[in-house]
Amino acid sequence: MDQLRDTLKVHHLRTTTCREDVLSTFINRKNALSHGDLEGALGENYDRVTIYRTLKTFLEKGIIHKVLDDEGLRYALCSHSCSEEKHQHDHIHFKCSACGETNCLENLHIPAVQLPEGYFPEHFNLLIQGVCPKCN
Amino acid sequence: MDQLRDTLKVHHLRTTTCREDVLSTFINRKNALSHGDLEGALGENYDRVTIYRTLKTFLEKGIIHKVLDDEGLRYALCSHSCSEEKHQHDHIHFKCSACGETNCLENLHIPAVQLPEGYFPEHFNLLIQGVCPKCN
DNA sequence: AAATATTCTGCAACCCCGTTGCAAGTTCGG
DNA sequence: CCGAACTTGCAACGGGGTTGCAGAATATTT
Repeated sequence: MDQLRDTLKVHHLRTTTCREDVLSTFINRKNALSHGDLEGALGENYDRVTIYRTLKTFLEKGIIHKVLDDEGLRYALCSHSCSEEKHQHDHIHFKCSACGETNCLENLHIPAVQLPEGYFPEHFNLLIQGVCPKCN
Repeated sequence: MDQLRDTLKVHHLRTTTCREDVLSTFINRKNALSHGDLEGALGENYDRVTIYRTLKTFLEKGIIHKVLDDEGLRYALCSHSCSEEKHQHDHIHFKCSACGETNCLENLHIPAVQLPEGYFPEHFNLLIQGVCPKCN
């Protein structure tokens, strides 16, 4: 409980029940969540718009990061908390075609790539799709 | 012209002006296109729905492939034509934060990754965001 | 060249995603 | 406990994407 408040405080956000609930949902379920997932979990308590704005705020403050997907955006907690100025993510995301879950593989980072002359990379996003350990 | 028809024929699709136009738009612009891009280019000639269905058909037949993006899906031509049964892509996509274009870097393929026990990878999708040679 | 079966297109309608403006409610510092 | 600053809910909107159906176009057969 207090941990939630602390996390919010560190990022200069007011503590509201919606923010606490969204944050604890991310912590309890370990995988990446879409807005729809959160609306399913909390939709009776909060307006859709509020959940959208909470996600947007968390993104800006570096509490969560985007996870790309071929059928819609998802979000996951930033492990080492990022700051408003700098998001740093170089880990791999894995989406299971059987159970549909997307997870961060925090320990695996994206291998370096030698780009041609003139390209200046800033962000990397690697999504691997396949079957996860739970589903085979 | 005839090349367009041939491509369609190879994939067992009837030649229609919409399909020819969508295909040639992909060939002329070299970069990845969203549905919106195509609607902008061809929207006066064809209905939105027809363009959606054309994209879906091309996807299924292996003429184009999905390109991940942090703000919506895009599509790009499959270089070595894929088949209905098997899409094979291991190249890198680069999105420029200045001009907004997304391009396939056909020559660069995604480095191998050693996944933990139990993961069975099937598809890989690496998006690098940054500044492209044209924009710096 | 005409008739047929098959496939494609346009239209209307619909649902979901995500955003914005505004008024009312809540948080936090003094 | 007061006021300033921020957050929420509501209503409304635009865009993305899909489906069903009737009419049009394409390919095939004779």
